[in-house]
Amino acid sequence: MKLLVLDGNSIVNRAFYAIKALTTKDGQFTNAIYGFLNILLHLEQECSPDAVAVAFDLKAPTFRHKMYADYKAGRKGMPDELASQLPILKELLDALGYTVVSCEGWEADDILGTLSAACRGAEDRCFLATGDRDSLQLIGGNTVVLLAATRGGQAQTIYCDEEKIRADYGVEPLQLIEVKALQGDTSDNIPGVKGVGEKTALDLIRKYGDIDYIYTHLDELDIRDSVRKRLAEGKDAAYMSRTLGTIRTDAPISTDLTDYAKRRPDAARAGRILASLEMFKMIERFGLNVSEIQAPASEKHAARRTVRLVPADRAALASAGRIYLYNDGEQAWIAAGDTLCRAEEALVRELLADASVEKAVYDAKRAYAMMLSAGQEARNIVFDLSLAGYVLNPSASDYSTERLAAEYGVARPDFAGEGEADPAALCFQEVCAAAERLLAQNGQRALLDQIELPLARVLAEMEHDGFEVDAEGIRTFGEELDREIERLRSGIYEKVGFEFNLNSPKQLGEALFDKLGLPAKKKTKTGYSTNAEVLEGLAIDYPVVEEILNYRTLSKLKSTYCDGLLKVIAPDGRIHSSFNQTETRTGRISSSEPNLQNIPVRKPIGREMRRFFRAKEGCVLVDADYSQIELRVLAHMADDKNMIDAFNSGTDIHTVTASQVFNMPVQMVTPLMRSNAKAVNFGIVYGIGAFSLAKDIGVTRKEAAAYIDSYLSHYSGVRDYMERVVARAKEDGYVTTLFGRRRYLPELKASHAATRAFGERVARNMPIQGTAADIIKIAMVRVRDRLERERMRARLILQVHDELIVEAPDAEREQAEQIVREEMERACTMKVKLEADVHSGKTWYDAKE
DNA sequence: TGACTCACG
DNA sequence: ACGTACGTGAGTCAG
Repeated sequence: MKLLVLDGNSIVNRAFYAIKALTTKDGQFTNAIYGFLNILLHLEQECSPDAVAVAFDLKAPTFRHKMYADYKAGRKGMPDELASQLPILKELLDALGYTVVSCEGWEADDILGTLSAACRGAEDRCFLATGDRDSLQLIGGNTVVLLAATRGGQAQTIYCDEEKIRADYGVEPLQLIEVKALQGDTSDNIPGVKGVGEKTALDLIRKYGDIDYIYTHLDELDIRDSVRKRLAEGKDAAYMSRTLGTIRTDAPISTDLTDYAKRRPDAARAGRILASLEMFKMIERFGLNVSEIQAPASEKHAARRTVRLVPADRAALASAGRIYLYNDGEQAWIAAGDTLCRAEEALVRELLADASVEKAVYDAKRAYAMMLSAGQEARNIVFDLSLAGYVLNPSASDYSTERLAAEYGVARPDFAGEGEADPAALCFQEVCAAAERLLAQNGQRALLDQIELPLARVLAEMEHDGFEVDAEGIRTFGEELDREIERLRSGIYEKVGFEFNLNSPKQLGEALFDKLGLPAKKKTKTGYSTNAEVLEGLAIDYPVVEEILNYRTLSKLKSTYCDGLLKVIAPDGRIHSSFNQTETRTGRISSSEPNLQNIPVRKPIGREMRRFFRAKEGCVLVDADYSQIELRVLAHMADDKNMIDAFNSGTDIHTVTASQVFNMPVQMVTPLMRSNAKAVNFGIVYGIGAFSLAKDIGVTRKEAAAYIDSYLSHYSGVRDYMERVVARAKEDGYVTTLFGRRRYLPELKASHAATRAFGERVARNMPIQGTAADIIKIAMVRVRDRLERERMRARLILQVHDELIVEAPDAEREQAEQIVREEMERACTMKVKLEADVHSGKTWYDAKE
């Protein structure tokens, strides 16, 4: 029989400390459980055992465990975040069919020892999995140890048998007890012999075998007298240490290996626990049958449904009222009532084009895109499960139907028919129904129906239309950059005195701080920090650093923007970025492949890039950006009279803020004061701390604190609001935007103060950033619809968070400018007006200001 | 793959 | 004593 025995406490500790942060959206820590399960799966794969026992200490922290060193020293107990996971883990392991073993008064180690000794049959093999090197003494006979180790952040198991011990230590496994008797182990409270360390202890045992021999022949041993003296003085300690360090093999537990044979999992129970831990992938990885799991949860929905597989019938589907269209990328499935059918693309297109048929789909943007590329138009899409999942919780990383089904506790219906149905397709309809119930419960229907779903079409069109670029111009610019980069590079090498890889922060750090001896300021985990902030601090005293900064700027431009963009220009001469609608936790959209939301603008040389983004022949670009949308949203949400008045006065908000913070009339505000006030305004939106503000504007922390204080006493509505929003978040577990978008904040329940502080900053920031995101999404839909209504050829082609870009025929320029401005400003009526600055030009460069 | 750096709002 | 502003995506190095 092959037996795998895990030292539960040791492994769970490793997992807990190896995985930084993982919680459910309610704040229950799950990192240790998750890590444990990963290790368990990994171990099972490695040794395919017939029986598995997981040993736990009954009353946690006893003296032998290294990880509990803190506890023992009386500093602190096992962190609550870990303790709270143990009962859940044990329950889960039991449900998964593993035997959990504990024994009053005995340690997990002793259980390992006892079970190891129980493997004495010729066919028996015993694998001990632990992170603790103590267990190495148990190796031998049928037993090997799989030592959990962390190498460079990666979990690893090291296979340890007798040969490995001989090779590593030069002694037999059992002799490790003798070594420890001499050496001791501070973290385990094993004293050992004072003055004898690992090296001496190993040497002695290699030569003399055990402490009995050493002490019976102490006077004859060929050792230094100092060592002899220490040994003599430590004799009692050595014998006591040997006792303490010997793992026992006689714990009163069953030694009948068949008692540990793997049992069939209780899929319902295990699945429920895993789902409550939001570990949906684990359900699959443990081979649990999803429909079995959810059967009990779905009892309230009466009898289970049976779905029949039927041939696709256009007429029947068209009269079904609403159809559920699930497309996994290769195969399309259509569910209606209790039927499911496979569908060809032609039928899918026909149904999507049919305005009389209501469609619930998985990914509306993809449906719209598919139709656009076929020269058709999708109509009457009324629901999108991926968007629903995102609206319900934007912090998830996966919105697959399978995962949502598990999260919402949806049962998979029975299936009748030949062959197999895609499980996701089979339960798609029920998952949509569950999501709709949750949306209604949360008051989020409008957010989905009126913002996200209409936006999906707009994004599909933006992706389809793309943005024309001047490839030749980019190439030429890239070549110029290259020449300058080479010039800088050789200049830098010459001044530094040797060559190295300038692109490697590691090599650059070593060159500057080790070899040249520049004063290092900041360190990162892996070495010196060489970021722009650090380098700027050095540039004044060391001119070569200025050149390195220039080199950085130019090589970023060349590789990310010139080379990067040239790679993604489509045959139509345009760049078709992806706009991701379920990516950010605040409700913003993101852009990728390429990211068109971070094209340079702040530095003049980078801004040149924007000359290559141009309107097509006969068109112009209309660029409109919201003025201070986030601060306006804040003024509204906080209902801060002063800030509302400041906006309505028409004076520049940062100048007004400066006059408030520094207590003087606006006429006396200097540019520096304005710029500092601007930084405070930003800081407020981000959740502010005096330290960061001080760093940002180069004043002392105390001064920064005074600015913030002055700010909040003048904008007292903002102060009250910020306090309210955090208190409310702690109560509800989430924050919301004006339009009901939510973000759950499990961080607020963390015991780690820094994590909690982060949660509080997010609580202050997300409603602002998220509301601004909601507003521009509304504006996008309105702009797009108005352009269509007015039968214009102008098209929305890009969004950059608070900025919209429309490509319009020259003749439509003025009308387009007016439409974009009006629709952006009317997107939301608040206590302060929304204002958009609108410009146009042939290129993006010219259209901005 | 993770860390670092840097581009944007 | 620590760690230090919100939200993204991409290129590069190094293990």
